[in-house]
Amino acid sequence: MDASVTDPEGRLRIEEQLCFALYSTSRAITREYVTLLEPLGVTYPQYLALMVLWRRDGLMVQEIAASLEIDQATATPLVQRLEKLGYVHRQRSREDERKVFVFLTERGKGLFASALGIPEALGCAIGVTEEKAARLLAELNTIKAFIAERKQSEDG
Amino acid sequence: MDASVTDPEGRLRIEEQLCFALYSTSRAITREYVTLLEPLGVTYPQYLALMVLWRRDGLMVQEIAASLEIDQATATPLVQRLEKLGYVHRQRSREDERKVFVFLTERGKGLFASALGIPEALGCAIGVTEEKAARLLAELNTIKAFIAERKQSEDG
DNA sequence: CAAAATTAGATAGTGTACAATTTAATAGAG
DNA sequence: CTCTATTAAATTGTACACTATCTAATTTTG
Repeated sequence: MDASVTDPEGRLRIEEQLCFALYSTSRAITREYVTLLEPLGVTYPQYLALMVLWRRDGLMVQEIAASLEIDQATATPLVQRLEKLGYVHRQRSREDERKVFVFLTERGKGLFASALGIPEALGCAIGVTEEKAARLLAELNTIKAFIAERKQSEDG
Repeated sequence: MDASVTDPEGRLRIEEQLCFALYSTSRAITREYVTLLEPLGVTYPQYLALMVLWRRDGLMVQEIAASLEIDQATATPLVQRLEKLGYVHRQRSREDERKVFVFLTERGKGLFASALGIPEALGCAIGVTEEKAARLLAELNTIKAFIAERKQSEDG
């Protein structure tokens, strides 16, 4: 019953793995967003969807999913919750009734003003300067691009 | 019904935000793990829990949660699933019956050998050299430490 | 020692995530 | 024009993740 050790040399240390750092940091930041997004009454993924719609309204659910890099099966209920909150409304296309366009309501557009301060507030909350953020952003995008390219060459 | 634009200057661009890069990269990597973890039959968070137990067996649920930086209410069902898979068993402490110790089964210990190759395989899958990984790891840990410190000073 | 506070784990409810399946509509091939 | 393949969305099922709440056990305090 005593604590035996399968990995005495510590060949698999959770705290030394980049993936775990990414995974746990991402969640830590999402927790920081909770406070900042309270005034808007939305979650972090919902905030991301709004950000995309503020830039271009009337997107299909599929386009929102692609922008957020989430599955369409995740985007559908996410958009439905935004609709229930009164921030968007969904409108099925008349030309192609499979398509559902998502439009911001006036309330949804009105949230933009309150959201403008969030990036800076979050920068403070996580202690990252703009310069450092830009560098990290570039490195992460390199990783994502590598994964995407690799997937492409596997499929093709 | 036409696409009006609330954010014409692009003051909130999802693709320029570090947080989104972290969030989406983390998920992209978790997707890469699916293939690598298939032989073990576990998910990424379950693999993290195993990694912690291989280093030190007989941990409390709370200690596993702390190591994974997840909530205890998330750790309970995660450990229960590992138990259902036959990789761990739970044993309530006799001295303090609130505590539940989690022990690896022989099968759970046996997975270690198959797991040893995973970090390198994942390094290849995401195209990150060890040197770059170490640098990124340090930067992410700095962010986490900043958030934790800030939380401490708020509470205290 | 008894009441209050704390701690450990479990449970309920909401919201992602994603694979797999279903349904509906469109486009293409014969 | 019909059959087939493809596409878009919804649905189903499993697994996190976290807040809030609950129960039980222990520790602290008066």
